[in-house]
Amino acid sequence: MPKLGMAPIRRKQLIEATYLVLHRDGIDDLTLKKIATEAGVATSIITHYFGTKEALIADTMSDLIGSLLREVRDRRKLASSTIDEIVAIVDGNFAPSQVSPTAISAWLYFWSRVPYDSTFDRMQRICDYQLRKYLVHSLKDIVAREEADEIADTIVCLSYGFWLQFAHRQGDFDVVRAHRMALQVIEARIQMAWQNNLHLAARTSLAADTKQIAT
Amino acid sequence: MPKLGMAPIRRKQLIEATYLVLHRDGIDDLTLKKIATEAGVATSIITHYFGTKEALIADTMSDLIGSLLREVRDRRKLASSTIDEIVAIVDGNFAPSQVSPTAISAWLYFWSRVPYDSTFDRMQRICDYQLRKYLVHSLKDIVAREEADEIADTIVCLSYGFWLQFAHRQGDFDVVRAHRMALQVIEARIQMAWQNNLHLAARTSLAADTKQIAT
Amino acid sequence: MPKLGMAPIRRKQLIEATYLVLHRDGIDDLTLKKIATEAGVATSIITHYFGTKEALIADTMSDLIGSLLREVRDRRKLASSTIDEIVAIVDGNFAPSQVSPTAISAWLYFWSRVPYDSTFDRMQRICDYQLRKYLVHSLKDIVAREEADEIADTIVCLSYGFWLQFAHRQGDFDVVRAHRMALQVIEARIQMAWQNNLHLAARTSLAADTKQIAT
Amino acid sequence: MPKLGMAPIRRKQLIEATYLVLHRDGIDDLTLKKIATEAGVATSIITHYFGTKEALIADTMSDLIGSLLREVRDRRKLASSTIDEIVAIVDGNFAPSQVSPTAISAWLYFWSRVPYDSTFDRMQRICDYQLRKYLVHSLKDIVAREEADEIADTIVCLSYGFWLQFAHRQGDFDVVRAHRMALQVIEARIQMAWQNNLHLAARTSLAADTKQIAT
DNA sequence: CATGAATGAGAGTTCATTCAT
DNA sequence: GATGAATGAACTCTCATTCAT
Repeated sequence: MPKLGMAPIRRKQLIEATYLVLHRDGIDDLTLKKIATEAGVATSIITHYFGTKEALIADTMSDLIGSLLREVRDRRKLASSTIDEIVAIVDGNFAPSQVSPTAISAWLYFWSRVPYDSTFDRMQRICDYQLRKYLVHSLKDIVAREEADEIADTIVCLSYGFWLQFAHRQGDFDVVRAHRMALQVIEARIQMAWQNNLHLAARTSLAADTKQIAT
Repeated sequence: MPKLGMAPIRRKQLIEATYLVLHRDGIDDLTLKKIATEAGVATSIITHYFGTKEALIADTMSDLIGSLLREVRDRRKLASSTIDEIVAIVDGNFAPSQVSPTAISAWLYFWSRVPYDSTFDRMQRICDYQLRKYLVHSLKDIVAREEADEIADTIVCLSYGFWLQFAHRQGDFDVVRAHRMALQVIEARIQMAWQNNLHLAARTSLAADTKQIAT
Repeated sequence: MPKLGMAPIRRKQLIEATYLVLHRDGIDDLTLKKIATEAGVATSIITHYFGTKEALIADTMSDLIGSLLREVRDRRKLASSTIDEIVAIVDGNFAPSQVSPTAISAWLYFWSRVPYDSTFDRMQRICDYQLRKYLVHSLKDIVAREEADEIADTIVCLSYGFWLQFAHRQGDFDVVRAHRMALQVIEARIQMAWQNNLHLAARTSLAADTKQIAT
Repeated sequence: MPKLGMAPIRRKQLIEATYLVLHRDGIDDLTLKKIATEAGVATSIITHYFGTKEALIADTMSDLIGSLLREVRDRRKLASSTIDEIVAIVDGNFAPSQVSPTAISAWLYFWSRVPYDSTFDRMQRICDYQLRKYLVHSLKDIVAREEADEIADTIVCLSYGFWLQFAHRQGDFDVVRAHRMALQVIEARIQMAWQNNLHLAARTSLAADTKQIAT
């Protein structure tokens, strides 16, 4: 069956198998044999298309992060107001593709290796940077710059915390509730910023928008 | 020359070595040989005192979680008000023993295995349950029961998120700032709860206390 | 678009690539993939034209030995005296095609496998036999038959020794000096043979010729 | 059966097994499994005592070269004249421990890897240097310095050539004859040196000694 | 004629564990 | 109590070869 142009097909297939085995068997039972069996091919196919196990995993993680950033970017494009933009980012973080059990297991694996793998570290920095950039871009229209930074950090970390919790509680975890809780924190923090900073003008003009957050 | 009562000494010594190797060499280079070398003993000593590698790691994680709960419990005992109690819990989460690089690496390892190891899962449930119990116990004096649950969950998840971030950014991570940001979220969420729920009585009597949070 | 008569072109091309990879990467990194890459073709081309890796290597070695015997034969034809013939053989052994780094690496590989590969063993016997036959043919006009045999063996072995040395010292090896040293040994041995055997007739008539050797 | 102090025993045992497998199965069938089986132990024992396959082979080769130099050194100590010293070196090169089929196979392996393995290259340099040093030390009492160098090189290379021939022809190779032929070359070359250089004083006084060479 | 796809056998190496001392 | 000896299972990766296109 050697048809031409199998490379992209096999690569995708093997990345999917990696997600699956990672989720099913756990973090330190991720062997090439299992992945190959899952994909229905010989172990050496992996070497053939990826060179090393590391490369396959790196590509899988790259796929994961690319998917998150795409979810966020796509939603952001559709936003029609500053608040909508912020909500879009949070929505992206809670998109089905990111809170599926399989994706969450991959995130768990990814995070656990960031400090010991420079490739992962770089990916994580890029992801963090992108999310924060988007958030600060929107937040700085509503609150003071320093507040914007802190709120952005808070949102990013809160998302990570929810994901971690989801990874641990899986079926018992209520994604919708978590989503709502995240938005409430944002709303609360923005309001606090206003009270502290007396950004009266912004407060007046954006008061209506803010109400949208919890919906 | 058999020494009496070596067991507790050796066990502690090996657990400490486990923390160290885990932090230094990363999650999948945690070999018994390295741990033994680090502790200055023969590999078979580990089997002798712990039986299996799994048991040693489980004991290390148990030590980690015990240490967190102790930090929280100790601080809580000194609290003189409801708000103080909440702050005490957050303070416990950010105690030096929990945000040391070594401890953070252990947490990372622990989290990554929770879904695949029933012992770890049980430990994680206990830890989560304890923290939430403490938080809800205090929060329910200030806000409605459902709000208390949600705020407790928010605080726990936010802590996890900060830890994760700390694990990834290590030296670049500002623990003091994170600590402050966590308290601000709590303050903001409590105030929002008040506004939404018109718990006027509580609002009036506890208004002063709330001010303490950010200090 | 099938081209006619590609076989000899491809075969030569692949044999040259084999020499190159053998020299560059060493004896146990001689893989078909490397050879194919070096030749700029797909790996399966090798199987197509040679059947097996062994066959390719055997053909390469055959090429090597054929080249040595050709060098010797060509020079021998031009010789105008008995001594010239002997010198011609030694000259052939030190011909540029035989003492190039690439060729020397191939010889090294070849020798190391002679005892374990019957094809190589046969080739080596033929090569040895040919060189000795040529030498004895000339020597027996100057010295007694037993002496001729021994001197022929000495010359052959000394050449091998010099090649081996060249293979090991490469750039530091002085080919011209080695060449001269080989001729001196021959001259010395022939003189000794005369002294021992009192071949007075030969001694007288060939004395002048002998002087040529060292030039 | 884990007794203390097994290390030197096992190491020797594994080196011997390496010699054997190398000789029996040839140069590129030298697998750890075979060596371990030959030695009657598990494969992992090799890793346990040597770390890597490379280290085991390097130690084997070190043993080989050490043995040659010891043979030469021991014989040299017993020499009572300059000529005896030279003969002692040649005798060492043809000692049973060096011209046994097993040792010859090891030499063949060793030589074939010298250009691609810096450890082997270093060993080869040391061995060469030592042999030449001994030879020149003795030769310079009989002939001019430049002649001494050239004759030493000739002897070393001739020995290598004979060994190579022995490796290829094994049972058909007459070691005693080769030994004699080597000594004849030395005698012939020394006499030639005298004739060329008119070292009359030395010639007279050492003439008797020289006669010993061929015995 | 030429190729990429695919494989399976086997390589070296790692490692948790058992056991006699 | 403590150790070094020893093992076997499992890992990743390499590579010559076959085959459909």
